[in-house]
Amino acid sequence: MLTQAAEDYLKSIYKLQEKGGKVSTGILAEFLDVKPASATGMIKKLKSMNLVIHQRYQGVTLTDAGKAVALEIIRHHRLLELYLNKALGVPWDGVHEEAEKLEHVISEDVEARMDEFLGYPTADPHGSPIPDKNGVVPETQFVPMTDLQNGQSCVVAEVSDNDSALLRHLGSFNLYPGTAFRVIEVAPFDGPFTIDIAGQQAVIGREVAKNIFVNNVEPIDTV
Amino acid sequence: MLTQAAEDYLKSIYKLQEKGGKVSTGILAEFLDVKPASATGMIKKLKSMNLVIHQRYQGVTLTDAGKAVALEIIRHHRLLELYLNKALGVPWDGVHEEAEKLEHVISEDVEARMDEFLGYPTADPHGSPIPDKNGVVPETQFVPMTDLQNGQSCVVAEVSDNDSALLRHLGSFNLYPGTAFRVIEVAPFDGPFTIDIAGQQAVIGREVAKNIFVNNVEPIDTV
DNA sequence: TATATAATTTAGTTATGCCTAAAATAAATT
DNA sequence: AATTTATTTTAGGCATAACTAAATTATATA
Repeated sequence: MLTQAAEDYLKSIYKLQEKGGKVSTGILAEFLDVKPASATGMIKKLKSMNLVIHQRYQGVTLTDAGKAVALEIIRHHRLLELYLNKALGVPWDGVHEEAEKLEHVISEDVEARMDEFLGYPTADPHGSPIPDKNGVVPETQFVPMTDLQNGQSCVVAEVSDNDSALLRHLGSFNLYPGTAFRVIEVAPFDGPFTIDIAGQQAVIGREVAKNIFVNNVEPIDTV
Repeated sequence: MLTQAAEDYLKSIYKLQEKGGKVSTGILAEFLDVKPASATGMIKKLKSMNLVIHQRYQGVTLTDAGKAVALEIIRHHRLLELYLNKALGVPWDGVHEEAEKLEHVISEDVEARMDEFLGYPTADPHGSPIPDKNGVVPETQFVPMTDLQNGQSCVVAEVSDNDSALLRHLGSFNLYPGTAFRVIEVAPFDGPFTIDIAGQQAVIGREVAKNIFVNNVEPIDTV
């Protein structure tokens, strides 16, 4: 049986290697808010369990076994987020924190029952894909909102789930996954986005926009 | 914040002091399957947090604060058992084990939402009373099945929840809380009970009967 | 290529938490 | 009063997981 800390390391390595292959000790340590030496220590432990591949000074990657564990935890987390929201009405800015504790504790049986209750969903309340029980992650091709230009319309696909204040802010504009909006203006010099959401205007700063990913992007004017 | 072990000690002290006032170190250690010295150590820690009252060689009792913690954990446990059973269909012989892990982890918010979903229930799937959010335990006056005599009819009120094999056995006779039955015969010399459950006969041994508590007991013949 | 800088690892330390065996002490029993 | 039983203290073990400081290795720069 793995400790909670070990599971968190595996989950983090998975997320980091998604965007950049091998994960350096420093990046991993920063992500987990520990010192690099601490990360080295856990990497050694995970390596001894054949959950990661590691060569000194060359970064870590997950083995198939390590990846399976990581995806299992991520699946727990995202199913829990959706379940808490749909079945118990926990608001979307609160599910992350709750799931963070529960993900390490629920049984495979409860996981399967939540999955069935939810109708075998493929995305959590923030739009993140839910791996299936075999660890297969639904394909997604989302575009960063910061890539949008004047006049383009699109649909919110995914938002970062780790900052509940940000989520409340987005909720106040109805910017949930599935919500359509159109870019009215992108202010120059990396300025904010003015957008139209079902007739309501909203101004979204760069830093906020970086946490929003969209799909179904359609140009309105040819730029 | 309390550790899981500390919470388990408080829960155990509560349960033991229900039937016998002060709890001796030895009884507590045996209940938790640790050595007496370990129990002494944890008692000292709990005492330093003003959660228990303890005089050397005289046993422990909970303070009001300690009792509040114990009841909170017990409330979590029993609400979870009922929730897992009703909302997710987890069979009654599996809910205890699952709740044992979750009880230490769920938030007050989730507790309240489960409570509301379940309609503010007063008993878990095994018939154990669920303390309300203020720590008030519903009154129960259950009779041990071993007190029954020939011809008496009654209704199952509560069964021990810590042995899932036993629960499956009881389930095979439909002996759930709420199920009525009548004693056909009590074999002499502390022998087994033959009972009638909705027309079906079943033989229940002494050791099993010790784990069953009933109410609505009505004599059929005057013995 | 030499040197400076950055990243990583090693080694040793600290802290927590919970456990145990053995010895000492207190209480109960004969 | 002596003995048995129960409890507590003492001293120490083990696991986890973090940290600092120093040494090592890799990479960038002059």
